Amino acid sequence: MADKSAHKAKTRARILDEAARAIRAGGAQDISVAALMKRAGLTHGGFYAHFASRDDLVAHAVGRMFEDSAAMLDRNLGAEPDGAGLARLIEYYLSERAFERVEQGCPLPGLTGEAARLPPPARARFETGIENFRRAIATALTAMDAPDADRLASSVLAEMVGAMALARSMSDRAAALAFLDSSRQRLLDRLGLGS
Amino acid sequence: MADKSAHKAKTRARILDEAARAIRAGGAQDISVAALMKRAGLTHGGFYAHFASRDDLVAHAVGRMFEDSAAMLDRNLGAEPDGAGLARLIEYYLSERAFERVEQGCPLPGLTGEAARLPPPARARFETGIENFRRAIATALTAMDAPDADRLASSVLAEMVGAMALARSMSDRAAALAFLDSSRQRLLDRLGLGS
DNA sequence: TGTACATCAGTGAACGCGCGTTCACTGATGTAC
DNA sequence: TGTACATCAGTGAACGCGCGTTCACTGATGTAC
Repeated sequence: MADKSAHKAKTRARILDEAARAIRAGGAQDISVAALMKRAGLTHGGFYAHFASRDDLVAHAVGRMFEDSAAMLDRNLGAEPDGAGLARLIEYYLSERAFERVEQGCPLPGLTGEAARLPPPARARFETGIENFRRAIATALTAMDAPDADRLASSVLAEMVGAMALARSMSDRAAALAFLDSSRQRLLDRLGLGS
Repeated sequence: MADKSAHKAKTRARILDEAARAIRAGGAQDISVAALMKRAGLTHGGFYAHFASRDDLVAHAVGRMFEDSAAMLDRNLGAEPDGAGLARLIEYYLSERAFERVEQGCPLPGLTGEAARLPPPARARFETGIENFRRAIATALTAMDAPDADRLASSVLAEMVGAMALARSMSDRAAALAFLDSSRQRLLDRLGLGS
């Protein structure tokens, strides 16, 4: 029994992994139950032993993506104190590596456009994700004694997400990377974190 | 004959209008030929007298949206010289009015996420649209004698688009407007255009 | 001016397809005695 | 320890539905004589 339910939990996690991957790559509207189950090595009928519906899966997958994001924030902001952590976050977020890792990175650049049309439970998780991200930046800014940290955090988040979203929509790779670089430079500069 | 082809052009424009509206509201993937034709007061079969395929329509609709955007840029940047025009653009772009007009506004905040998956002709128009927008800002910045105008323009565009994209994904209207306000303020401030 | 004909924008039924979901089932695994 | 039974994760056929696209057609309009 213990083995059986552990096995089931693993299968569920595998489906969720594939879903998060597929949603980051192609949006929540584009995933199909059958394609997902096939990628997880199963047939589509078994899906409903794990999730109540497609919408239920989307909600859990969005939640999972933001757990990954929270870990990414911790890894960067927590590694060094105050400004150094924030600089590290900005540099990572707008890096070539992050640009390439569409399937594993932050869901904000790819999903803002369809956020308003997400099934309600998924949308709620999305909003929590945005707020956590904004708050993490605000905390770092407060620790740096930046004035008006809360509003500044919004502005910084907007530029980070906007830069990645626009860069990812360009087919000319060099132009995309230059675009990221401009924002990286300007952000570090305006926060007094320039090298 | 002249009357007939004028009538056809009008019908085509009506379909294109509805398509642009629907794509801005719900993304390019979400539009359906049948729903669109119904909204244009026609039956779905007639669609192929006007467009070669759904993809062809999407490409033309995206092109149309960026024509609207170009007009919006002209209206704001052209109205006043240099910095005043740019301030006007930023204030308009991040205004409550622009926030509400999802179906008529700039396609960038809503479409960046699916840009990479757009049918190639549509994507090409999308990229031209980004580049025109960026260049318009760069020109204004150059006229203001801002250093490194090209890179700064990228950064400004990223923050504008990111702020609107994130604001539109929030269900709490007050939070969304506050978010826009933060970026509006910070942008004017960092460009030396603060009131 | 009046009539016969050609054009063609728009109609609506039909197509094949992939979707989300349901359901009767199978067969491996874990439990009871 | 060995056997009979219960559980339940996963299977695969089937469903109703909306999609993009095709096509034979209709009927209003513009042209030729």
